[in-house]
Amino acid sequence: MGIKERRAREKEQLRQQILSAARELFVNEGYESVSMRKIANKIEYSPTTIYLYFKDKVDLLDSVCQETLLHLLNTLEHLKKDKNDSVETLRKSGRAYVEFGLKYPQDYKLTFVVRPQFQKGLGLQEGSIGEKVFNYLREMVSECVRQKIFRQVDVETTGQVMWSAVHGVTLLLIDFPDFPWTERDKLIDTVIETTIAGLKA
Amino acid sequence: MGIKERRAREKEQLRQQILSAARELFVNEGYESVSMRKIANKIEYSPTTIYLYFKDKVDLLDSVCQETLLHLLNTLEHLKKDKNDSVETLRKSGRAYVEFGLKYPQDYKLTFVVRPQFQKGLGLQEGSIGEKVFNYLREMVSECVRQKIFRQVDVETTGQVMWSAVHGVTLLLIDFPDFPWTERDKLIDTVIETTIAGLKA
DNA sequence: TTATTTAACTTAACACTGTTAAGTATACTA
DNA sequence: TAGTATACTTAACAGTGTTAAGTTAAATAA
Repeated sequence: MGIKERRAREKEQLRQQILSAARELFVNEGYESVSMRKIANKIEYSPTTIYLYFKDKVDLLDSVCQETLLHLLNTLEHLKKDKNDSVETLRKSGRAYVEFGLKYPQDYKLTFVVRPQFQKGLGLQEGSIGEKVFNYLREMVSECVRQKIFRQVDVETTGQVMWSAVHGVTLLLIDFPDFPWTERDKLIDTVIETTIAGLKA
Repeated sequence: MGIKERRAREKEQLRQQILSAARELFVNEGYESVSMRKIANKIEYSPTTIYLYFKDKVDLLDSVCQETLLHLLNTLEHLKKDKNDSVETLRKSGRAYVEFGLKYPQDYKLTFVVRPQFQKGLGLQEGSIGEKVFNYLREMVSECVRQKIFRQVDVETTGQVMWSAVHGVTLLLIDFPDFPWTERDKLIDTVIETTIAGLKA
């Protein structure tokens, strides 16, 4: 009964082909500028074939973003953590988050800016990968609170403050590349350092 | 020679009519979902008339955003400032910024998220209103630095850190309304307070 | 082996999009 | 009164997301 499995494997392969064609086009030309026909051309199938694998264009965007979130989550989880210095670990995590956004700016925007516009409200539901990304950040923060390094006791709020800071600086740097920013690394470090110092104080 | 002036006035009136029809539709239905024909229908002119007043759809978006920035700038500049307490003034400014974003979430996103996607790089050039908004923030920060309340000497970086914080929390609250946020006012206050405390430390 | 069902994919079409070139009608100028 | 400039419209182009119907090839059943 290997035939069915081969067929399933082939189906999964085409799904992946569509997905990576879509990602490449979305990233290079922008979600709105990419048509289903363009994606279809790239993979050399008719446009309607895509609808056999994805409900519609938004579903395609959604799947691309899921991959991005997984990639981000993996990047964060593979960080070398310093058990004895929870603040240093948080610092590294914040840096890694921003750097991920700047390394894949269009993927980051697709996930955290474009998608929310089309999937109102959805995106960070319970059990979702997006939620896991935040959970990671919260755990890093939580350890600092547990060790009584941070004054603030409310872990939720503290995590959300940290997220605001890194999300904010990431998006500003991506969206306004011509603004006379301070040197990048300095700005990012200052944002993270300021937030951490503020939480200690 | 009052005829020419009347005609100019009428032209300006129609321009404003187009602009406010566009804003209303953009805000309620999203930039992408609004067609030139929809706008034209609303003002009861043919679609092509719009092109006599605006170069294209992006130009229309641009003009809508200019108005938003002016509105934001006015809001900030009309704040009651406490000459003797520059930190309190900065606090109020940060709060006002976020509250503006949450009061007009779609206008804020149009200006700070959608527009940069279509006007790559442009948006904060010298002399622009966007630049003036940041200049305002910087001045508030600058006063704190001048009075040696903030440790950090670099006014540019300090201003950008503040902007990152307020921009970040504003966008997160708008884009992920279903996320289990801490109570709104508390989160906003904590973001601003943390940033200020971090800059003092 | 042959007939039938199922799966994968395509063709053609619908109602819509931003934008432009050409046309019209009105108001102003000479 | 004739000519010109201004304001606006009509018609069209090439493209959009999406669906219903049609086709072809492979798997199953007789």
